[in-house]
Amino acid sequence: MAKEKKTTGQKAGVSKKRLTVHDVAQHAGVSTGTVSRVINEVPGVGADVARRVRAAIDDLGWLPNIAAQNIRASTSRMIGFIFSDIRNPLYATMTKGAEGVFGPRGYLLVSSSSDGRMEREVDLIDLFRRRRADGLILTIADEDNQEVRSAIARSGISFVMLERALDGEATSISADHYGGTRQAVEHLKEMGHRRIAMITGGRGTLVMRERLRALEDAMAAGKLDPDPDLLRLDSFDAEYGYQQVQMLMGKKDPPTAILCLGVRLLPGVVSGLQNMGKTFPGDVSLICSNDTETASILTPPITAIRYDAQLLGKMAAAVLLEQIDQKNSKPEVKKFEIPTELVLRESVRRI
Amino acid sequence: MAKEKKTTGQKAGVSKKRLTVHDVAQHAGVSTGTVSRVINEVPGVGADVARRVRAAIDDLGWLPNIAAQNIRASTSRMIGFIFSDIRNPLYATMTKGAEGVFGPRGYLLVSSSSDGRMEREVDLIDLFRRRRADGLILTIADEDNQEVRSAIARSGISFVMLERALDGEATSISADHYGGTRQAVEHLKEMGHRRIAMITGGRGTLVMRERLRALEDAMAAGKLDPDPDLLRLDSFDAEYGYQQVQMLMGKKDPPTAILCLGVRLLPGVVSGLQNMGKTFPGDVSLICSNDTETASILTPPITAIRYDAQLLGKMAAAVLLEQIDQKNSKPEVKKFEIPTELVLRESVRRI
DNA sequence: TTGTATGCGTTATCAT
DNA sequence: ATGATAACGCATACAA
Repeated sequence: MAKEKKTTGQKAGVSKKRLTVHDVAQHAGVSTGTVSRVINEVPGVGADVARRVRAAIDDLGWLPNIAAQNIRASTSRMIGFIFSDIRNPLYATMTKGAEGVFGPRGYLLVSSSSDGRMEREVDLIDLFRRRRADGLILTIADEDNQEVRSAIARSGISFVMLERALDGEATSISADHYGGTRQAVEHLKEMGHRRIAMITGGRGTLVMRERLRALEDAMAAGKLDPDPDLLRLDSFDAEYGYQQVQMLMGKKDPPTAILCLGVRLLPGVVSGLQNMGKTFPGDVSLICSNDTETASILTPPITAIRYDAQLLGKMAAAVLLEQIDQKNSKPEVKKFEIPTELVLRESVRRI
Repeated sequence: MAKEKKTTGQKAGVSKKRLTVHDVAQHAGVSTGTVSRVINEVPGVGADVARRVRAAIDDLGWLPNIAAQNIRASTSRMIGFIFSDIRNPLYATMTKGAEGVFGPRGYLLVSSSSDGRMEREVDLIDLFRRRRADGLILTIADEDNQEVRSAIARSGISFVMLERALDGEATSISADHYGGTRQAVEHLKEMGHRRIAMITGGRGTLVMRERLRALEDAMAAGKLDPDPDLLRLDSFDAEYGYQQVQMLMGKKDPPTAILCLGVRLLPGVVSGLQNMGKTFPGDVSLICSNDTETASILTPPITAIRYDAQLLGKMAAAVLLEQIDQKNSKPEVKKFEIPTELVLRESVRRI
């Protein structure tokens, strides 16, 4: 059967046909191997031949098909970054930081939101496995979830945990939440506070564990007995902050200070306070984390635990890349921590 | 010549070797073609054979290599989304919306920040071309930049413009900024304002053109003569808002109302005002866009032009997908607009 | 119904 | 220094 090319009847010149090395080779009058050598700067190509090839490339406007390169190199030069929600400025900022180190090194960063749902995390990890991602940055919802952990394990992909930890099993990068929280509580104690509430989320994560440990240690150090009812640890949502702050302030023995730990929590807490006609620091002192523009322009501006989320992203990327480079040798488990800082503003008063 | 397989001498059982269809086929005792048919659900495969294959797949934990699939199908199932900065909640929200429609359809969304630099936009477009992206969502800095436009053209990739337009040359999706701005200005006029300033950025974009046109039309309709010195149109940065609002309020004839159009602008404008001891709406009325949680919890809360950024992302994705599906037929140019809404709060006073 | 062989766009090995 | 050719992992036209 005569094979007829189904031509689209286009004029000569620019055609819609995808171009390949072959087209370039033909145009330059060389072999495909030579074209490949030129673009990969393999030494030992004649100067004028190289010139001809480059001219042909410019002429046709060809760019090598990365998918084809990858299938040969059995790499994808792609990194997956999984977190709960890109709308959280913390993750957006980390993404930005990571992008800055991956891009120049030829890696494509793919960020994706799991909405904190572990089944979705598993799907995403599997997706990245099918796409043969070279590495993963993981900020998962629950470090102990077995489905997620086995998805990670079976993926066989190099990974680092960001703001999360897998015990001694994986390299992790995080802010010093223990130090940050501890410093905040010490500050509150110095200002005379005894009843300190904490609103936050992230059960099953390093971040919550460290924050809680810091609070407990600080209370113990001051010989204050902690009131478990002042701990509201179930969500990072604004709505949760809105509800819980009102429940806390509605108690017969309300807290005199609240740690509001989570970016999206703050608007909720503030409007909850507004809604019940409570003011800060008049009725209650407030410290939030992370520091945001919102925290700084509220009236009054809010004392905040600050850390550099962009640096976190950069470090995660750099560490992961290093790990990928040494994929053959043992996956040395390390732990990185960046410092936090207490930004004093006007939302804490001495009592 | 005897071909010797270079075996790595590993123990049986789990090896680090990447697995392929061949491994699965061998394990199931069938051919590679059959395995392929099973996973692609090609009809006409014996029920028990299919079962055997599936068992083998589960057994080995194999997932088809998407890169290899793509190189055959000459598709990547990847979409690029280019905008200025993922830290802008507007883009984060659009990304979230788009992700929601691409994911279920098997497309991978890759968002990337250009920092508003056109050379970077060109690089990103070329990058997506090398990666053989199937589609592009573009929110570029300047619609008229020739380098960017020719990068788009030579890419040959299907694309839509989001919050941007290319005259009649490309499909665009955007909010009704004319309507939104017009409504805001009419509201200010009703409240007795005559001197209305506008702080915003985005020269060379649909968004600024529409906002400016709305302001001019509204002023003309009210027989008010516009003061060009009340127009501060050079940046979306918080810092710019901080400076310009102080310059405006420092004039001998300051505006009585300011349109602050740009999410990051608002914190700058508010702290600029705070810095010079001016209050709103006492000293000046304020309307911002887009609506954010920040706008709603400031004291007093700020009247805002609101539109659904997530919907914008969803629509861009849906429209682009449709366009990709019909890539053969003509790239019909359409224009989509979603409504805006004026959220009345307490930052505008009658004068 | 299933197997075999070829091609997708590269790169690398082996000739020349 | 350059060309021919075999992989890479998969899907499909064709053969059986």
